[in-house]
Amino acid sequence: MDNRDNVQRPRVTINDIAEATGFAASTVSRALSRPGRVNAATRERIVAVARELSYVPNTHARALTSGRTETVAVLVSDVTNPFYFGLIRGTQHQLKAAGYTHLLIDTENSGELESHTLSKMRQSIDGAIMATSRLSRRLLAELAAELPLVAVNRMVRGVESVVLDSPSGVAQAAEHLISLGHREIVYMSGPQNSWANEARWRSLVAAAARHGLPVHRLGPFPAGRMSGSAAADALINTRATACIAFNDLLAIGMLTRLRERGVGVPDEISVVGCDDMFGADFCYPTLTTLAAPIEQAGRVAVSMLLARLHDSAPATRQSAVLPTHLIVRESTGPAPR
Amino acid sequence: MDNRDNVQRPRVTINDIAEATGFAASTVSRALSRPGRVNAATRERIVAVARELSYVPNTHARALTSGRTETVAVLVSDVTNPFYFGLIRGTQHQLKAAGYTHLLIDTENSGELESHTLSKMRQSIDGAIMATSRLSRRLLAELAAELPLVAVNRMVRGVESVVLDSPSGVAQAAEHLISLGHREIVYMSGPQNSWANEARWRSLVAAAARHGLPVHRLGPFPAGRMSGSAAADALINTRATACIAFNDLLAIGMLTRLRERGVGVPDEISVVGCDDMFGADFCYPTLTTLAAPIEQAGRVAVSMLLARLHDSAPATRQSAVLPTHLIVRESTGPAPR
DNA sequence: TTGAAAGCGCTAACAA
DNA sequence: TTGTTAGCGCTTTCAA
Repeated sequence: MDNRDNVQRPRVTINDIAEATGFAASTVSRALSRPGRVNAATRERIVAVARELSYVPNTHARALTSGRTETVAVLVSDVTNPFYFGLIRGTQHQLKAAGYTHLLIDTENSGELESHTLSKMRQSIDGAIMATSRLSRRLLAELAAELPLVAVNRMVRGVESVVLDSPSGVAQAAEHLISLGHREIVYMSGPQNSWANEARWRSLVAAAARHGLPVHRLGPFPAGRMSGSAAADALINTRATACIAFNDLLAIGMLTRLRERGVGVPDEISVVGCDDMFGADFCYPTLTTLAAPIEQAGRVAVSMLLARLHDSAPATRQSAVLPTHLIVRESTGPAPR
Repeated sequence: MDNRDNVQRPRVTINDIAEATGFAASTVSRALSRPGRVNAATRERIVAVARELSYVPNTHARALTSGRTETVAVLVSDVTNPFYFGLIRGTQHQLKAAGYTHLLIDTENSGELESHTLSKMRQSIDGAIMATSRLSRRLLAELAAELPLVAVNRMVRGVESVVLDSPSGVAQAAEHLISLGHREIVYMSGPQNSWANEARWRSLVAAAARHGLPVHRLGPFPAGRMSGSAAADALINTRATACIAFNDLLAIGMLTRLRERGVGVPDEISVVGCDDMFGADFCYPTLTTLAAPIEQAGRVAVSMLLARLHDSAPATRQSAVLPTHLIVRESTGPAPR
């Protein structure tokens, strides 16, 4: 007995179509999933009947025999972090266009959950796109050896990846601040295990060095708006007139705190964020930030992954680097004299 | 030949465990998925060996025979709408706690996509939670008859649902504005086919009527920050000193435009939003808004759905109503004289 | 180009 | 309590 009150209509299978058309089930299967290997007329007939009976292929049966699921997992550390908006949209569109199912997974900032989920899901997905992985280099490479994987915002040897050209972006931000007369620039550091954080810091050091300026870093601060208070307080305690924050979330948190403490932005301190996430254009003051084509990154990652899944050629292990650019808004201004 | 270079380790199946323990495959199956119906010692042995071989059950094979997938779909009209953050978190946690997989689906504001996706997914999910459905009453009820379904933020007869008590919340907002001396309050309407929009409008009318005040509505405006400009311009054109916007997205868009046009908030116009979404506390000025326990709504929805899936009793077709409350921030103030 | 038949990994009768 | 057996719906050899 079915314990739900839902109408469980008898599902249409290829056998029903086989019966209705007089062809064998195997022919129906071929006609539906491998149209090239069947007589055109036969295929048309079968497809027509399939539609008529509103046949829906059983993905489980298909996956069981073929191993393919037409599903790609997209792992992000926190679905509700606006930074991922663009990535989610990009992967979503590109996957849908290719007829794939988008399985969005929230790894809750845990590297362990990443690999655990992925191995549990192994048979349910054809591949995965991993954003901002918290995994160690070694573990990530191991994972990539077990299933088709593309990393976003993380570069590891042996793993295909799409990264944003933070170095050039951070350099732009530094030039911008320097051109405004700032001489003491501080980097508000994000989580220590963040690859992007290290990349940003290093390029800031390099950019400042080119101008003969020293830079310091404060933190690390957990990536989140909450950390903004501590970050702002720490910053006020220095002689710096400008800072570049690991990301917009942190920067916005700082703006709130600076306002609370009566420190004028940009009159006393200039703040630059990273990511141009949702909210950067309506916080107060609006945030100068480093924008990256994250939606495009999602699309590129999907393309790379699908190429990998479809091509007979071995993966090329390449990585794509996408350009970033600075968006100047109200939170930066001339250095106070 | 495998065309990927990934190591396809031979997957461990229950047959391997059967062989290793000497039990029949069916016993292994029972021990693993129905522990009560097997000798304790047997179970222990089997579980131990399963772990040793790092066995992972094949979800497709399981779904194929049993029809159960331990997966629940959560449909939202737009994953990147901050309003859903709490809902996503709530459902995520509750589902994970119950050992279910969370399949997050973006329906891109299309009712058609909702039902289409759901019927395609029918065999891949045990049930669904549908937020803010765009479907007609009839279609939603039909869908609910076909699979276990809980609607959030939408009330339809014959469909279990979790809704937020907007009426009481909007009344609070109205009282707040009236107590500040506002006499001309306008409702900035959201999409016409939105159930919540109608509910909010009706309760505002009722609340105002209790004070003998008339209210007008402007719009409808598409729910999005972009619509804020048109909404703000329309509002300025009236004699209203206060407005309640369909949601925070719209309200924040309005704030931006009002600032552009040099209209003081709250000095000249007070603005109230709905939802207390991400950003409402850092926009400028910070937004007075109606907060709803949306995360709790997600948890409750999952509980209702799981009860439905597990219990032998027929669904009770009940609906839960969660309280809302007003959060007063900077965007509301005394009416100008 | 098409059909027959085997079997993917698991669950669920039924029997013992 | 456990084993035997028969599929779930599909894909994929292998033959015709």
